[in-house]
Amino acid sequence: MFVSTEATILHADLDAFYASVEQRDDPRLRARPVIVGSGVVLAASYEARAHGVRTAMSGGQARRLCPQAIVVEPRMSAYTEASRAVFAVFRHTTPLVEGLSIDEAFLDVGGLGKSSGSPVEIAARLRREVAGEIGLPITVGLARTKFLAKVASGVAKPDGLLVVPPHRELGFLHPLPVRRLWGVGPVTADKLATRGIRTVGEVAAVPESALVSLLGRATGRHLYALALGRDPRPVRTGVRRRSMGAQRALGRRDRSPEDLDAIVVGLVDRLGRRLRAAGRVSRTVTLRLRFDDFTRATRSHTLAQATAETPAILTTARGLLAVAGELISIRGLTLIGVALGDLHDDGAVQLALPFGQADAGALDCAVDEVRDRFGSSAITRAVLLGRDPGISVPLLPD
DNA sequence: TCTGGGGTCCTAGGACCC
DNA sequence: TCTGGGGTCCTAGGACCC
Repeated sequence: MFVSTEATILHADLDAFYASVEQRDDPRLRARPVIVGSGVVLAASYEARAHGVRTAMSGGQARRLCPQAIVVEPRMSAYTEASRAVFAVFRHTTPLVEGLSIDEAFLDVGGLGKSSGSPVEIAARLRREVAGEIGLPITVGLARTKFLAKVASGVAKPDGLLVVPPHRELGFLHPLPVRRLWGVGPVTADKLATRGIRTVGEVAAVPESALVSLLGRATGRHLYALALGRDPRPVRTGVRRRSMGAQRALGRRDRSPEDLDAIVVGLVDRLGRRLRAAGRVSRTVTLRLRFDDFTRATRSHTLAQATAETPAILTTARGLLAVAGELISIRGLTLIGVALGDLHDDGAVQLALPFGQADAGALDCAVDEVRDRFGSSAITRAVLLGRDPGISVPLLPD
């Protein structure tokens, strides 16, 4: 395989995405600390982050840290629409776009030809276009590998552009704290710290075998390779999801078995619709539970034959709920979820879906259909058109 | 009053098979 | 018949990401 020796991979990452959309749409919020989500912080503007507010923090804690923050409820449809527009700019830049989430993607701009300009020029233009046409700040990292591009954008945030030239990779990487490595969370960072390893350079200086014995085979090898700047993974388009889940937090209130059953019925009903709309079938049903001490448990069952039929999935999920009954009775249950795994195509996939009466469920389905077939970058067109009653949504790409 | 909701990947052990 | 190696599948848990 051809291995690029040039920096042609962009990691483009919108800054404080939900909060930035709110600031864009309401001038009163600009330059002020904004928190999206009142129960749990879904996003915090950089002004709020300056006070220590972080994503996934409880709303109470966030308000204590930053009492002057303006708290707004999330507007998912606005974020979906903004994401759609940004991804359109991405795809206009290069066809090689790999979406990672609603607000970030890898772009490979190698081989675009001279008229597009150098990768640095392309990256700068991309930032200008997103800022000018969509009104959102976006940070771009540019490097020879996905991993380095991702690290670069993380370092360059917010509203930045950082290029890591191939001859400066290790000089850039090695002084960074290990926590900057994609895939190193609190647990792994702690384990490394017990060996006195705190920087990427210190990871690179340890024998790979030592990392493997400390962190496990895959993580050890992965981390060692990354610390040396090795990452051969190409930018891939059309990555398909491997599982599909729905869950619901229960709060602290006690629930009767009938309550739990009703919740599971609702979750399975939603999942079944999404699965069928995506033209896929699942073989493995997993029941997820979380308890008031934040411990988790799962119970799963694999069917002989994959299905997308709600009754079959529901029967399985109910069986798992019965199996888990003892766990539930002795601990306070705070979350229940159902996940469908081992997804496969369901032979006959429809090419178009009529959404004459678009409701929330139909939109859910449309999103999944497009994501599953054309990659996450194509998601939001169906959502947008689906919101307009009476329009059929063509799901074929342009 | 209600309060995170999605995902990916890896590991380990047991069952089972060749 | 016993032993052992090696592989796949399933289940449960865990780390991590946005």
